[in-house]
Amino acid sequence: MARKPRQKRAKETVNAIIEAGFIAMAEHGPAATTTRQIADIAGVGVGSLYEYFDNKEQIFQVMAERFVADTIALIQPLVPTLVRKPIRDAVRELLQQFKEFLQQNDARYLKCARHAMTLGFEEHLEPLQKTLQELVTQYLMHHPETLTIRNIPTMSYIMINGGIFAVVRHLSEPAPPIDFDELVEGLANMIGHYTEQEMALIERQGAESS
Amino acid sequence: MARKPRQKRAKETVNAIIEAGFIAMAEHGPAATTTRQIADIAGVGVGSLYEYFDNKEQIFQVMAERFVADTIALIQPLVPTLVRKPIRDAVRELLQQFKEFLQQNDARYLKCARHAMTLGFEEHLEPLQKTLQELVTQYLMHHPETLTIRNIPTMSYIMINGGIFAVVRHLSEPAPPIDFDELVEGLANMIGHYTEQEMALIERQGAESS
DNA sequence: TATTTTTTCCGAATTGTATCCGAACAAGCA
DNA sequence: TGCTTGTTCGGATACAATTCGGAAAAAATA
Repeated sequence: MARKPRQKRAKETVNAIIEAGFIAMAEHGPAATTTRQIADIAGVGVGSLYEYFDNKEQIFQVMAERFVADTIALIQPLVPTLVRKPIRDAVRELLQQFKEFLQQNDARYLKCARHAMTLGFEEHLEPLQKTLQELVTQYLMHHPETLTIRNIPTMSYIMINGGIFAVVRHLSEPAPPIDFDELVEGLANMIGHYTEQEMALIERQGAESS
Repeated sequence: MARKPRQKRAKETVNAIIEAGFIAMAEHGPAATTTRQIADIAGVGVGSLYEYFDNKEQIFQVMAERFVADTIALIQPLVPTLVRKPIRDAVRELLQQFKEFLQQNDARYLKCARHAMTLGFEEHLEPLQKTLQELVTQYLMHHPETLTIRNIPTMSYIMINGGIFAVVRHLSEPAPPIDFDELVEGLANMIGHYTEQEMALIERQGAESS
């Protein structure tokens, strides 16, 4: 950011630009959005973009940051509720909420997530991953019997990344081969089965050694 | 493609352009690759790009097609071997091969996969998905006891998409929280556990109803 | 309030990139 | 060889990104 907005008016301008970025991007895709489009939608002159952003790329960066921040803001308050539920219910709940979140405002965020890579999304993804890790940790602490599961970091890595992508990809597909609800159910089952299987294994081992 | 190359010389030109596309893209990322860069690397004039491609975008499209085709060419011959292995071994083998494939040629394909969305990769992904579905189907046929698993389409959707993404993301991360081998092991376990758990369930049901 | 200083906004001018096009060159063919 | 078709090229054109200098608005000062 070339300069920081000091006055309220300027902050509104910055905000309008970011909003306009989402709108333009949702409509034309990232490659085809021009600075003029963004400026027009935001109702500001083209020059104003460069008052607060070094270049077009940086507008996208900030958009990605905001998207991640909003996603985290969605998840954080759900944590206390989720950790008390059975694993399958927790997964279902989380994914349904995430779906609704992505589809707000004409699915603006969904379209953003589709082009996530373009936006250098990856660099900004870390906080979200951390939040989800935290959710997993909290969940495990509320269900002490699950703490015996092996390779928890690896498995949560897989579930988090695989889960995010499977959902985003599904919501992006024009004619998905399966329903969203089936997908959610599948993910819930996958995770549910895994934990159950692991716990059964542990129990068996415990029985052996006793 | 505006025109088809008829002479050998022209085919070489087209090929050089596509190769140059991969090199330029791996070096600068998709947003920052210019037509001049591609032309220079390919050793042709800028004008030549437009003899066989309608625009820069289409070069990327063709690159994506080639990437998918090459991936399929990697997987196809592995199928007969994979279907005879235990599920965990099959997953391990497939992923190790895929990793090596992505890291050929200075990890050119890996960098391509990172920016997959940008390239309109999704549209071209279908054949790959189909191939993997076919692999799953073949596998199931060679292990008839697994055919009783419920929701096979959903679960293979999740495993295929989640698996591809988890691997690509992992290989892209500068400092991944887990080893690649751990990731592979985790995926193998996830899939292994799931099938085992499902089969245990089925068996129990069978016992009940008899 | 009048004046000065700071912040914000703008859009024409500049710069760079994608794309087009017609001349020049090479290949196939009679 | 002369003719036709395919191929290559790089300057010309069009359009998008970015810059810049000054006008307008807001804040600070007196």
